[in-house]
Amino acid sequence: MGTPTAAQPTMTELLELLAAVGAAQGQDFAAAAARHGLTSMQAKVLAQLDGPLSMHALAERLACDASNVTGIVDRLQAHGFVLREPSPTDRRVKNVVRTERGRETILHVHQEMRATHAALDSLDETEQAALYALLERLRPIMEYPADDR
Amino acid sequence: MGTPTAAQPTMTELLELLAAVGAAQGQDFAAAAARHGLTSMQAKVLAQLDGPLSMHALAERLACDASNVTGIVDRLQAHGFVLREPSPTDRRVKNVVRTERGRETILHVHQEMRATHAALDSLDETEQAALYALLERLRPIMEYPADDR
DNA sequence: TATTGTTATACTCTATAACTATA
DNA sequence: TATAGTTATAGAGTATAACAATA
Repeated sequence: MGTPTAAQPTMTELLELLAAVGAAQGQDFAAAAARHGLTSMQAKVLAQLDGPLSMHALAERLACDASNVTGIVDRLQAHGFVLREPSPTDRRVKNVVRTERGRETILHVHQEMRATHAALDSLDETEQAALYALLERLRPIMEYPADDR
Repeated sequence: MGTPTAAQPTMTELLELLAAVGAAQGQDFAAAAARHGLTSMQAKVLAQLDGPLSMHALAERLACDASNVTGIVDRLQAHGFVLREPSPTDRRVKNVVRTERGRETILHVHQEMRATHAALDSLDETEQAALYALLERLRPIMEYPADDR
């Protein structure tokens, strides 16, 4: 056999490892956000705001109730990270947009995820491409866990 | 070239995909926990309790302050999922242990992570082994994001 | 002196329900 | 009638600081 064969992992082992890596990545993100005075949730909002999003669209992206978004955006706005703009086409809608400060801050947060960058940098290009291809297969299947809710 | 070559992903694309899969897995876990009346954090505690753990050891595993663990364990204990036992060797220490109900419940939660199971099941054995090997490489590097804290 | 667990405090995130203004 | 956003409420997680019991 050409390639050294690793022991076949059990489903449980795979689940645990995926959870461990996911948790570590989440902590890395939260720590980077905290250095900029942001909670994890506030930083996630900034990360979603590549373009303007209504409060409801934001709630959908964050997978939480719309009533929560009011408070989270309130706090971001109070510190100058985002603005609320009235929609020109629907007077009920408010579009949330990043300020320049918000844009720069979330960029720094992502850049400062040192543990995650170090881990991914430890893979060579072939391994990175393989990991990407595998995760890309999982994403569409995992993206809709919500039978109930 | 023998194998079809995927486009080389950028570091940003890899980061975003890893975050998306991690978030989806976390939501799948939280939804399964909620079906059993547990919050995500409470279920994480049950998952850690393969054996007895002191309150401080539990805090370390959960990457949160020890003062939080008091309340989380209080609520688990009030619903019969865990017990506090005095340590025989150090009278300051309380060891937290799962009850039979706690053991069965966290087992069900893990079994009911349908989206995650479906995603991993969609990979054949070779792909599962490859994913496991790659994640195993990342874990030790990501596990210690806490320069600061 | 240091450590373990708890309490008090203040803040954030969370869902639910009810409200308003628009559509 | 339905939708967008907000408010009020109650519960849960979070860190900080202070404390009693024990090491």
